[in-house]
Amino acid sequence: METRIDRIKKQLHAASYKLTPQREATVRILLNHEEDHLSAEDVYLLVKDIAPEIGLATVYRTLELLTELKIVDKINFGDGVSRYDLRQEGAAHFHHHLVCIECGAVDEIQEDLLEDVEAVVEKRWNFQIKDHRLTFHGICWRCHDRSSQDPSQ
Amino acid sequence: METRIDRIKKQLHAASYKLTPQREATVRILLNHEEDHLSAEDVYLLVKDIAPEIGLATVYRTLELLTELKIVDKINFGDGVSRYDLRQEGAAHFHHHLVCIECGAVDEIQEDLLEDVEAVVEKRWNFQIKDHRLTFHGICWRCHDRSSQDPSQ
DNA sequence: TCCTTATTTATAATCATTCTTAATAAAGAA
DNA sequence: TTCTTTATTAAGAATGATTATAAATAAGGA
Repeated sequence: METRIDRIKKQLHAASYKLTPQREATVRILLNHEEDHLSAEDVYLLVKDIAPEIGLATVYRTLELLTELKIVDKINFGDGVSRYDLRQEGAAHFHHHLVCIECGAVDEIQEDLLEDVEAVVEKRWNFQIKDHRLTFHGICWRCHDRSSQDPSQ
Repeated sequence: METRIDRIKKQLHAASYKLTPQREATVRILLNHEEDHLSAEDVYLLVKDIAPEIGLATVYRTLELLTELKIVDKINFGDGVSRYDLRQEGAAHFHHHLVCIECGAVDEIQEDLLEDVEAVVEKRWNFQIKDHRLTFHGICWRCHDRSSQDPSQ
């Protein structure tokens, strides 16, 4: 049976790149940490466990390559660090994020939600949308529950 | 008559900050370059024309202060540089952006457009939204016109 | 096998941003 | 006014993320 790794290998080959052991190790880490929004440094430290000889620059290069091929999404939450998410297979767009300004947690919204808005934008601004990035900042349900239980807040 | 600068001065005083000459010069540059999405370096170079003795660190500090007070919005389009926009007076949210992947132009959408989406998110994810950031990436009307007129594309 | 090209490692370099320290300016008290 | 305190600034050093460089290695094709 064809695995996700196999399909990524094909995508790389189609663009005449190889799935080297370092690249495969990096992809495996991303597969094991979906929804975790890892930074390059995070990925590097995790990859070192399964491929200790890898260099940080290689991780950066691999993440950049995967971003170009739209296998991963490079996101930025405003702290000077880029974060990397595997894009859902077949998804044409970035997914959305909920960033909690209390605890810093980042949750994901996989549903599109923007179809209607995009139709308006394409028509009214005559802009042909290829992708989008949408992040909400606010209070997550966990913090909300905590503060409603704790009268000191 | 009360000017925008006067109102910003009041906002600063209300938070016990002063509108120093350096800060005022920085604000004036932002007022003269609305919709331009200037980087800190851009602002610095422009401010130097009207206040040559200013330092880059002061510009950074001022932009950070104005961001905290929600007088300017700090935005990031994924090119390792933060950009700064004066927020429209009275606006509670970031405005949206259209980034052209052909020519790099950035246009603004001042309308909210997200009210319906936010209602869904607040309810379904039990997330109390305080702000949002929405950017569309695609082909702007200028590039679209260009390529339809130019058969070589 | 040789030859060519892609990739990696290790380290140096770069670039945006923040920090540090001493100097300066402003504001309030006496 | 003068003294005192605090806020702010300039200049440059430091930091931290990311990218470039150069030499070494690996892979693939002829």
